[in-house]
Amino acid sequence: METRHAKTVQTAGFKLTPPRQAVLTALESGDDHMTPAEVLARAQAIYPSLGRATVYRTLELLTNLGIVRPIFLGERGVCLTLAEGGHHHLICSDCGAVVEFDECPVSELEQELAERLNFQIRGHLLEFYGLCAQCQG
Amino acid sequence: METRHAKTVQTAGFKLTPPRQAVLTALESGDDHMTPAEVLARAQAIYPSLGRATVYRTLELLTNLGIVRPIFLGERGVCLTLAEGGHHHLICSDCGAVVEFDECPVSELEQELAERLNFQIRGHLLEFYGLCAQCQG
DNA sequence: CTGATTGCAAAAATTTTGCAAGCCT
DNA sequence: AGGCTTGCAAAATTTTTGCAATCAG
Repeated sequence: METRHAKTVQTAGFKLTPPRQAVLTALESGDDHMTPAEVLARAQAIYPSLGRATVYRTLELLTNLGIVRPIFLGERGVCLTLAEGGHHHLICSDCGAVVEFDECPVSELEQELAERLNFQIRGHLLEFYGLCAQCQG
Repeated sequence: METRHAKTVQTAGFKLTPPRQAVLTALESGDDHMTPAEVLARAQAIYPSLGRATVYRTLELLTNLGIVRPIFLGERGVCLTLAEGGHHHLICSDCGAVVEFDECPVSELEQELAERLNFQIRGHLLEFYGLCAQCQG
């Protein structure tokens, strides 16, 4: 029943199948940073016969459609996140802690780059790396 | 001969061995976005007997020391980049093209976050996702 | 000297592929 | 009906681990 992104899949000419819906729902209901394995687990809770390979294939499809985006999140390795909008992390190089924040000074730059380079921008990721309070000194 | 980062390794109490120097040199001389396999190849050119496992172990060490940083770069998968400073990419969701840009409006935010959350920030990554000129439509 | 570090080879984990069967439109 | 999709199992990759030998400090 996920209208937003499901629509995008269909509009692009792909079939909206139960396995794909399950993956979409899993992504939309999760915490926004799921490893492929977590997506599989979550999606299997919705559609039990779902296979690993289908998850990878669907994630690739969704990535190409710009719905989802793989990022590398400290300690957890490759994770998937919804591509739309912004994602802001502060990551500790030492312990791998991830803190999210809201401020984001990039909208002007986004617009400028979009025009200058003729890119249609859909989302962004801003990450700072360093040492958290505990890991300093 | 690599003074900067080599020093950091030693200061942190780790031995500065030829394999580690080779990996560091490989990273410093590359194009700033190398997969582990590329790092291995480049470092082996410097120190032929270097083993795969040592590269992974060294990359982990350098990551924990905040010298290097793994990121996920469209199409190429996990890549390593020097953590210091900023990295700015515009990535096409469809074809995976990566364009770099220089403008960066985050220094103020960086300072503010550093103070507010007591983080010692060393570098950042700013990526925009979207469709490049060729892939639109 | 001596413990940290390495390379090798094997083990794990992750991701991709081939294909017949099944499902969506 | 027809072709895109799927799940399974196997292959290919990628990353991690165990250990004896070696090396940096």
